[in-house]
Order: sequence, then structure tokens, then C-alpha cells
Amino acid sequence: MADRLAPVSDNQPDAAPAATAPTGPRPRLLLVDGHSMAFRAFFALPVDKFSTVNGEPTNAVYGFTSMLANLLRDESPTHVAVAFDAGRSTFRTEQYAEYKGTRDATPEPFRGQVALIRKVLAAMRIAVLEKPNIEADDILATLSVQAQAAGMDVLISSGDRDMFQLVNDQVTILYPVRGVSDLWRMTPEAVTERYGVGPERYSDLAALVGESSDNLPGIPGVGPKTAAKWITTYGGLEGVVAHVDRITGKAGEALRANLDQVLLNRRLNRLLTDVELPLTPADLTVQPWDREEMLTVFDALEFRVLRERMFAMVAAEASPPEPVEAGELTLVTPAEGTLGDWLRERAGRRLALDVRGKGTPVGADAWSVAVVDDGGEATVVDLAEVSPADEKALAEWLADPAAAKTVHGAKAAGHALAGRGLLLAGVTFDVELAAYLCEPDRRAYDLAELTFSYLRRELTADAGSGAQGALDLELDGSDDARRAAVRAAAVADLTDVLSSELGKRGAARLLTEVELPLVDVLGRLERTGIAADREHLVELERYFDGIVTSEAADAYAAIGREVNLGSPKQLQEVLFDQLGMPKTKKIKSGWTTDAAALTDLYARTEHPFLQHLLAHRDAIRLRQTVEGLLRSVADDGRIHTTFMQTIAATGRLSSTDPNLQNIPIRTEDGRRIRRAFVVGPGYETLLTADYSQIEMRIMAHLSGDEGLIEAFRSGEDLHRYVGSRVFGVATEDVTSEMRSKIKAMSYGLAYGLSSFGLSKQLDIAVGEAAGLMEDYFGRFGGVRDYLTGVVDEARATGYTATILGRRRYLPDLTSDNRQRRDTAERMALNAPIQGSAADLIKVAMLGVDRELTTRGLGSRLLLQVHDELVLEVAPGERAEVEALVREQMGSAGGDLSVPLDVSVGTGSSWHEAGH
DNA sequence: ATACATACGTA
DNA sequence: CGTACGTATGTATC
Repeated sequence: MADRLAPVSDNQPDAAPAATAPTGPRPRLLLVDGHSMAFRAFFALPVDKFSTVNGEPTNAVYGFTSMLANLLRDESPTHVAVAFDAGRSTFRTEQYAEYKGTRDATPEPFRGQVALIRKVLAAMRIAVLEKPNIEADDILATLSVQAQAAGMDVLISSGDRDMFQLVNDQVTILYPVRGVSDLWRMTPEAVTERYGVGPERYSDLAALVGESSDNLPGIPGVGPKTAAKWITTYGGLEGVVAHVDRITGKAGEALRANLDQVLLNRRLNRLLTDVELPLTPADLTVQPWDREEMLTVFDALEFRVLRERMFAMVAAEASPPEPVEAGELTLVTPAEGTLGDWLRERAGRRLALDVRGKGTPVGADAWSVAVVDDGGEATVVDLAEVSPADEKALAEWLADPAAAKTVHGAKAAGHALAGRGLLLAGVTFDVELAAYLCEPDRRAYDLAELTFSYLRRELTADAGSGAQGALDLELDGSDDARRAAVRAAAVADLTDVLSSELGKRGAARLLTEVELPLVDVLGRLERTGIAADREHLVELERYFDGIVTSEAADAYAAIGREVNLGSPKQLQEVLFDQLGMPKTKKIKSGWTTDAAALTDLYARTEHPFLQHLLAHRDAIRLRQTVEGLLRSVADDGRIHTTFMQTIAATGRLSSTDPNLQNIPIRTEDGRRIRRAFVVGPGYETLLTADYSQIEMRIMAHLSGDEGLIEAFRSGEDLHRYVGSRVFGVATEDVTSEMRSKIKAMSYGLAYGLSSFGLSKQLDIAVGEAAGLMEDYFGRFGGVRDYLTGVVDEARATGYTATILGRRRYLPDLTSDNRQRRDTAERMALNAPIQGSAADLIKVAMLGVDRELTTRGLGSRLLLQVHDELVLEVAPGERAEVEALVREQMGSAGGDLSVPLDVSVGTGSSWHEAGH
């Protein structure tokens, strides 16, 4: 292993450590290829949807401006410029008349839009460059080189692949893949991964393969794979040319026949980097917009929504995060047998970890472990080659709860290590969880994303070197090691930033006392899995399959033909064209065929097709669920879900692969699936424990409404109690109809239900629903005060908070788009309630797990389904486990103003244990 | 191959 | 015009 892990700093002896670089944010230059991006936008957006009332097309302007706004927001450049081509003739067409000759004439609706884009750019005070006879690419290439020399990072947005030759550690191309909203970050690694050669060789590859959009033919029969192989074998195009006679086969012949074209291609695709320009990168600083002009231009373009979005964006740009430069990173390889010493020398310091491997509950494996200390000294252990002595030292350190570690994704890391028989303990920070607590509405928390948004640098950037030359891109062991070390270093830097961020948001304890300890519990629970009765599942599959077949046949018979019953489009044809049924609710593709609509149609038409269609849908869905479960049964006869801890913005867990939080329960056939989840061998029974009306109890507590609190303290049926107060009758006179109305309303309130929604759900007049709500709030005024207060407070502070201080930020509460604002208000109503319930059951899980462990019990947690826990009880432990589960779940809220009722059931299957 | 829309299961 | 999720299928688009 020793020679595989080359020290990073020794590789770049002349690289200036960032620590000595001038302080302050590292400048970032954003360069945009104007024509290229405008053209992409033009084809991405329908022109008929984007025109002014006068019929002037604006789709390219809209798409381009929107893309640019997103780039300014997401990339926070300090400098920016847009380059345009000036005319069609260039020095390239002079050399090769057919250059770009296949391009069709500019589409008519595109003409004129470039002038509009220039107006927008002028209002945004963004520099525009162009030069006769020179393409935009060459201008951007020149600026890119100058900017690098000035120590800037460069981002280039262009749909021209020729630009890939410019990519290096300082230069990233943002290449549009579909439309203009989806941009690939073409870093050196991305280019290499995609084309098999690094960016410095990309133009060689393009010369061999050709570029159809430039009308540059390649070698017939030679694709990127062959070209990459040649380039790697002979060291670039020069080498290929030098050895042209050595290349055998058809491809070799073709190469020799087309050599002139290849060399011409190479001359033409080489970008100029010495174009004389009136401006230098330093002149391109981002300027504040000309607000007046922006309003005028956007007004003329009739971009109302985009205008609001962009101005809102500027308002939100109050404090962009400070870049955190990568410090010097030294990759060391302790002599064999001395890893333990290296780790012991760092005792008492928190070290950052990166584990490469497969971090799943089943089939886990770890390949390498990178460790970096707070001084930037790193070591990477290749687990396939580590010596027994070093592995032992590593295992002891990993398992030592007193050896503090910070990671990204502790649960996956723990799984991966467990796959090698290694135990991970002592994790005192997890940057993924920390980022989730800071920004629970984010959709991605991968290390590259977090590095970019919190450290303002690229994860791929070579750590420990400011500017340097060509990067070693060979995929050998030392490069893998370096990457792992860079990841660990990013974790270390993120830990610093996120710790302070967490502190500012009052979420530090939530991390250390809830989410981090929960990682351990969830990891064990996922590895344990829940036993499945495979035969029962197979039998169910047959059973549901029979129903699917017969219901389909009956459905076809009812309409006299066979259609795809799973195609909403074909169903619409049958229902509304063939059978002429009344139209249902509108959806994007026409009219809905969902179950509610079909049931309604059946009540009106009694057409047997609808009955069979509904029965078919049910059966096909249940069959699908069963088949999914069958596929998920692992070799140990158990199903191992993965609980996602950073998905739900409210703080809930989610379950995937398979989702065990949406196993059917409402219908009899559905419940049969629950019978397939059984107690495993060696255990006595399954036990389920769930909170009753947890969300209403939380609403009672948070609102402090005396009436609602009393309802729970009285021990009476909640909806009956509330119904008696709302309708002014004795509890025993509350009819089941009254009770169900109250139940719907109570739960609806926690979701931001409107009187309109309530009227629809209960099938009553809007006025009646509004009256019902009035009566409700008349008796439970504290609830109304609480709900309005929650929204008001969230609007003022920007966030809601749960009992444990878990925040959800809702900037849309102040949006001037009503739809968005209303949605945000409903989220604000629901988040503290759903989120507090999530807090409570997490605390309960920790308590249950702790008690099981400290009492030395063999019973174990298997599942969490939001307000329910499922456990597997070891022989003889039933009573004790039930008692401790009740105790831990009941006390999870601390001193809430209402009791937390827990109901418990046991049985040999999940169905039997349920209640 | 990939993303979006529809439909529907749970709390 | 009720929140939070995950999955499967069909369909359109590259």
C-alpha cells in the first residue's frame, strides 16, 4: 500500500498553499456564451406560450434571463460577462468554408430576440463582449485564461462542447443537457468520466470523432470509445499521428484515409486564448441592476412573474456565505504497523472521516477510510491491502466512543464499515444531518452540494493548491486516495461552518441529543430487518393476480374492447369519448380518472366498467406491493428498509427500498399483506405501540386551549367530546355523523383546511362548512388563536419551530404570489404539529433503545411508522417490554399539558399485533 | 435513457 | 382550494 498513496503536497511542491493567499473571498468569474445559451432556451420553451400581446416571440429571452438569474443566485459570481458571436464569418470559415455549414438558417422567431437579451443585460449592467471575425468561444477562452492567471475561479455556461478543452481545477463548464435549467458541471473529473480522456485531451478526441454541430466530420466507424483508447495508448493526438501506421483494422484504415480532416478538425477546434479585448476580467465585477431600466424592459417583455422572482432574489441576497478555502492538505502514509501511533498522536482531537464503500443495510462493504486531522494531515487506508496490525488499530479507533469523529452520512458509513466487521462509534458530528437541520427543505445534501453551498468551493478542486498546472487525472490508487482525503478535508471544513450555523439556529442539541444518537438506533434496526413469510407473499401474489385477470376481462367485456387499464389517457378516451360520461375534475392531460372521480361516476351512471376498473386498480396495486416486498426479502428471510433521516422537511423519517411506512391497512385485502410481516425465529412475538391522536394532542399543548386540553384529560373519546361542545349536546347524544364531521375538521385544521376544502370533503355547502368551523372556533378559540399566531410568527421570523426547536424556513410566506403564499401558510400550520410529533417519537425511540440495552434485554426495535413503533420481543420479555415501551413513549414529551396515550398490541404478525 | 404526470398507499 | 412521504406505470422527449 505504501507506494500507492502518494503524498498530495509532495505532488505539487510549487503549489502555493491557500493559507498564504490574500484573504477575502476568492473571486469567481461567470462567463456566458450568449448565442449558445439563447439558442438552447429558444428550443427549450414553446414559442406560442412566450410571446407578447403583440405576438413578439420572447421564449429565448425568457429562458436565457431565467437561466442567468439562476446562475447568479446559485453560483454567486463576483464577476460576470456575456459574449456573443459577431456575424457568421470568422477566421474558421476562412480556413474551412463548410465550418458550421450544416446549420439551418436562424429560425425567424429567434431573430430579434438577441437584441432583447442585450437590453436585459444592459439593465442588469452585465458586460457584453463581441468582436468581428471572432467567435464567442474564443472571447470566453481568452477571458478564462486571463482570469485564471489573476487567481479567479471561472464558470463558463455554454452549450458548445469545444469549451471542454478549457476545463481544469479552476475552470468548470456548465453545460446545458436539456433546456437551460439543467446544467452539467463539467469538472476535470466529469469530463474524464464521460469521455474517457481528460479535458486537456478532449479536443484531440473531438477531432477524431468529429463535431456534427460544427459540420466537422469525424472518422467513419470511430466513436468516443475508440478515440479515447487511441489517445490514452499513444499519448494524445500527436502520438496517434506519429503511430498512425501501427493502428490496425478497419478503424486504422479509416484513420489514415481521413488524417487530413482530423488535423483540420484539430486546428479548427482549438480555441484562441489571445484575443485582444477592451476589458479584462477585473473590469467585469457584478454591478447592481439599473432597477428603473429593469422594470421598463421586463414590462415591455411582459415578464411579470420572472420580474418578481428576480427582484425577490436580490432581496434575499443579503448575506452570501464567505468562501472557505481549502487549507493545505498533506497526505501521509505511516509506515506499516504504525497507523495506531498516528491515530494516538491525535488523541483528543476530533478527526474527519471519509468512508468509501456501499452503505446499505444489506450487502454493505467498505473499501477505504480516509482520516484527516484539524491541521490538514490526512491518511487513507485501503481496506483491501491494510496490514493486520494497522487494521486492528483502525478498528479500535473507529469503535472507540471516546475518539471523536465527524463524518458525512454516519448511518451509511456505519453500514459500510459493518460490512467489513468494523464498528463505528464516537461520531460527534455529521455534516449531512447538520445541514438538514439548518435547511430541512433542501433536496440534496451530498458532500459536493454542501461543499459548494457552505464553503463556496468545488469538492473536486485540488485541495491545498491555489493555482497549478495540469492535474494528474490517471485513475490510479493514489488518485483515489487523494480524492478520499479531499472529501475528508471538506467534511472537516464543513464541520466548522455548520457547527456555528447550527448554533445560530438553536439546533445544536437537536443534533447531538436526537439525530446523532438516532443514527445508531436506525442503523441497527435497518440491519436487523423484519421477518417475512415468503410463502404467504407468494400465495397473495397468486390471489391478487387472479383478481387482476378476471376484473380486466370483465372490464373489457363491459366496453367491448381491450384497452390498457393502466393508461389514464386511454381511460379518458373510453369514459368521455366512447361512453360519453360526464366530465370529472380537470387535470393537465384532460380529466381525472382517479378513484374518487370513478366512484362518483359509478354512482351517477352505474356503468359496470367502472366497478371492474376500480376493482382492477385495487388488485393491481396490491399485487404490485406484494411483488415489491417479495423482491425485497433478503437472504436472511427478512426485509431491510432504509430509513431516510434528511428527506422530510418536517423532521419525519421516510422509508425506502422498500417503503414500509405505506403498507396497506384500510381494506381487508390490504391487511392480508400485513400478515406477511411476522415474528422471526427465536423471538416470541411482534409488538406494536402507537400514539393515539398524537397530532391533536400536540395541537392542544401548543395552543394551550383549555377546552381541548380538558378533552384529553377527561379521558373521553376526543371527537365525541369536541362534538358535544361544538353542537351543544351531551356527549352521549353526539351522533356518528356529528362525530365524523368533527373528526374530519379536527384533523383538517392541522393541515390548513379551508371551509371550501371541508365542504368538499364532507359533501356539504361551503356556508355550512364555514358555520361549522365558526362553531368549532367559538368553543375552542385557543386553537384559532394558535393557528393564526403560528403563521404570523413564521412570517415575522421566517420559520416555524417544533417542541424541540426544529425549524422549518418558509420564505414563501411573504411571496406576492397568492398560490405560493397560501401553500406556505398551510405548511406553517402543519410543520410544528407534524414536526413535534416526529420529535416525540424520535425521543421515544432513543428511550426504548436505551432501556432495552441497559436492561440487557434481547428484544429489539424493527420499524417506525410515524406514530407507531414495531418491536420483536424475545422470549419471556413481553410484559417488561410492553411496560418500558409505554413508559418511554408516554414520557417522551417531557411535561406536556396533555397526556400521551399509547396503545399496545402483540401477535405473531404485524396484522395481529396491530389494533 | 430520463423526466414528468398520474394515481394511490401510509401517517 | 389539506400536510408529509415513496413507488409504479404510462407517456413524452432527448
